[in-house]
Amino acid sequence: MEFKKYNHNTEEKKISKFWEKKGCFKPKKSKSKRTFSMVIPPPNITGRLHMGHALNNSLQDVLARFYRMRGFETLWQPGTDHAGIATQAVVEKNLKLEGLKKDDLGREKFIEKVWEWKKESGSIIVEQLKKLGCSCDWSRSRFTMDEKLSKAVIKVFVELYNKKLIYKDVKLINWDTGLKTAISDLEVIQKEVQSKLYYIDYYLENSSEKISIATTRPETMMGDTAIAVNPKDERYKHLIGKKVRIPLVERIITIIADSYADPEQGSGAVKITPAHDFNDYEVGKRNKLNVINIFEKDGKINKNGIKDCIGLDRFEARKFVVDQLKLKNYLIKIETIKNKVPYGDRSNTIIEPLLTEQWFVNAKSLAKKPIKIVKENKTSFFPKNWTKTFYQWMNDIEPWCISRQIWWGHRIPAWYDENNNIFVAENEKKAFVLAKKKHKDKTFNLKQETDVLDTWFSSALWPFATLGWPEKTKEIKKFYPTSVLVTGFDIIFFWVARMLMMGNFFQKKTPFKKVYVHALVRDEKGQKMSKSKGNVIDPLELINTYGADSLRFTLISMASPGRDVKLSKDRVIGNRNFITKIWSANNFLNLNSCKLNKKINLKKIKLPINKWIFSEFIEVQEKSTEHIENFRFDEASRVVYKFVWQYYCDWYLEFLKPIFNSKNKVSIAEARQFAAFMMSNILRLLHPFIPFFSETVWIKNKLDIFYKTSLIESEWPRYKKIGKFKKNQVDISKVIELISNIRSTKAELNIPPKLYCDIITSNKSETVISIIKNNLEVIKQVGRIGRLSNNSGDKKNIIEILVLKQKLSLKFDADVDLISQKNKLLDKIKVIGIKINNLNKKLQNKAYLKNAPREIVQNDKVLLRDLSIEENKLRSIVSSINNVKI
RNA sequence: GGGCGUGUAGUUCAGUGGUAGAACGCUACGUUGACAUCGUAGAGGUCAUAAGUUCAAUUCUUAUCACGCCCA
Repeated sequence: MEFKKYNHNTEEKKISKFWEKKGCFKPKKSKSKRTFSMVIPPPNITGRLHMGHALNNSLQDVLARFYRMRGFETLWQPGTDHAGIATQAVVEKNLKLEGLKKDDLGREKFIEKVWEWKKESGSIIVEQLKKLGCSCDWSRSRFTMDEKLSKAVIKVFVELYNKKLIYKDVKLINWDTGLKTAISDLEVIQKEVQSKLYYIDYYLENSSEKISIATTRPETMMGDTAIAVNPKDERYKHLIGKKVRIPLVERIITIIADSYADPEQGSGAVKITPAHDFNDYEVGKRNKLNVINIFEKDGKINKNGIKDCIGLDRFEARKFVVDQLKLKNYLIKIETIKNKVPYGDRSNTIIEPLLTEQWFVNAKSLAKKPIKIVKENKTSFFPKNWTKTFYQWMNDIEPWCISRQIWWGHRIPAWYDENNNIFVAENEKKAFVLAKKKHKDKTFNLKQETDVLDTWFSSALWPFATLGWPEKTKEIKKFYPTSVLVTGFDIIFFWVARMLMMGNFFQKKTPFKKVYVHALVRDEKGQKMSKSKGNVIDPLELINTYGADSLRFTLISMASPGRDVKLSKDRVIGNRNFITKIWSANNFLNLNSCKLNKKINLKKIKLPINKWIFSEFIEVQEKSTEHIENFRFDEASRVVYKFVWQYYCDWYLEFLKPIFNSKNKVSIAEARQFAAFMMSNILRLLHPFIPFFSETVWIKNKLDIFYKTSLIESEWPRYKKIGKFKKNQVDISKVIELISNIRSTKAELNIPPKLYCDIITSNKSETVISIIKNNLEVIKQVGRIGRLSNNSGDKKNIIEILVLKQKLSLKFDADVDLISQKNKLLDKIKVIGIKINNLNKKLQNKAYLKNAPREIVQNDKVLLRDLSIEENKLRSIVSSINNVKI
């Protein structure tokens, strides 16, 4: 009979609709009152599903479905992030196509445009997550720019400001000259590039004596305010305190002593430009140097530069300066070196350290509580070595620059009067009240701050803002702190650390009990996927070709802690094959009328194979439960995979065939029920990994009717071991060993596997005989055995084998290749001989006998005895072959 | 320079102080009434190197080498 193939495309769509329509993703009250909650790492609205998302969300979905099935009231809170800089860039680019700039529209109109764009394209990623099968409560989806979340942001800002944890300051920050905004130091990427190191002579004032310095950025000499040498550097000791003239610039500066100057580097003397280098800035502070900024905000030289450079771009200015230095003999040599240059993560332009006034959060102060929380294990990292990385960053944390000079984002709730007095309040009215208090009867005008907040500022509130804070909602009460946060390590600092700061400060409780940190998805060669390398594998393409379940299972089974996921298409194909295998096994059940239509009474189960498969299942159920609880998704999927393929399909279904072919109606009935029952349990265990497929088969088998529930809402298996079944479990495993042995023997004798053979028993092999007799039909059919007799008749074509430590004779109707058999046996004897030798040595070692645990020694003794017996029997088989005339 | 990690079968990876595992790939055979997106049987490893701890090390410690990531 031909069966329809499993069509993932149509089924996945159907099941998706079914779940959402039924409201399966919404938290369902549980009797046990246990809850499980997670917040999704909100993807950018500009984002499109990539492998990182696919991995991250597949893992979360495993947890959500697992705990839901175990009866926890489960909330997986979804939403998206407004991604200030990225989104603004996209909309600006679109405007450019219409020949417009954002300034042509003005702030309000532009923001309207962004909202329009968001409405059209901002939920693409959400649709993609649904395609992956994510069981988030989509009805609760939040967006960082939502009115409610914005309220939370404003409240947090005002409160932190009033507690002096937010302040304004003039500092050197990372400035993106392309985007014309401050960016976070975390968004600056240090790239190694080929650069030129220029050696330049600075002459002492009124002297022909000179000092050489080396720099990669000669143009910044316009902002030099000192030259530093190391106080211990004998070469320059006499020059400390002397004045030098900056070439071209002609300003007089002093040679200072500062340990920052490294005698080993370059000439040992360095120029100090406090306004344009983070290290120089510190030197400047220590030595009370002037700070001269030479750049405009677009990276062009300002009026502090030399006349001919004013208005030139920083790189044009460099060229000009170098040319002039050459011309006037100040430039003595140029070296090519490798050094690190800061680039903007988004804009890919070189970042300029620039002195500007910005808003800062006192991160140092907010970091104290999270450090304590992690030390006390109230929030714990898995794998736990991330804890160290976390401490390192938290202990060295710098003030967090939160203002951005863009339009799209949460506008800072600060108002200025004409004298630049600052009034921070939740809205203009309240700011006005504050200002009124200060100004009394005098008239004044207020203008709101034009800067917006760093996107991560609002993301930091995600675990409680999405649950309704600052309102006192029942969700906060029930689901905060969340159970676990699942995230990639690349945003531990961006996001995890900041959520811990804000959560602990505003809720007085840590936002999540556990943080599961997963790795990066790389290509099959271990390279990071990137568009420029062209090695990006599109998850959506894989979903369309092989199904979401295949992709999910692959990612999940490869998510070993502390290791990157190297993804290749072959893996996905392999797991698609696994799904097909189950499909075809289920077809076998249908073909044989295996339907579950009455409750299974485990105590009344008779068939040994049923007792066996059930006992094996219990072990898998326990292991996979434990593994998921411990975030060992790889192990969990592995044990289920193995059980389904190698136990259920390879053996159990084969064992069913003789029963179905028999006339024993009672056995057939039990086998049909039980096979279907085990399949239903397999589907449960598989559901968190391959939800679409498992639910499809669940419905196909009418289990939704039988159990009166969909699979997603059904119960996670938690059967108890049945002691009486143990004997059958052991027996069947022996049957398997026997059949495997017969098959191997056939292969070794070069006999076609489909040929039947007889088993000739002798009194010496009691155990084997009793197992054979108890499972005769199964062994006959699956092992291809003709007759069982104790009469060998003629001695032709009889071969002895060693199985279950006993000798057994097989009689064939075909010529057997005894030579090949003998060689195989001799190989085996050789291997056993080595083992015996090693064991003997070990057991003669007195220190071993004295120190090793008794069980281990006992084990070895038993092993040695068994191996010796085995060796003897194998030798006797060999000698009996030798006696046969060939 | 500091920190973290990795090195086990051809490949990708599990794992363990006491007989080395899986998947994929490979080889041979096979279309037997679920499945060729498959079955059966098999080959394949000095567990990076060296020293130490131990009765016993692939596993623990240290060093070295190689590779990767993060921070400066």
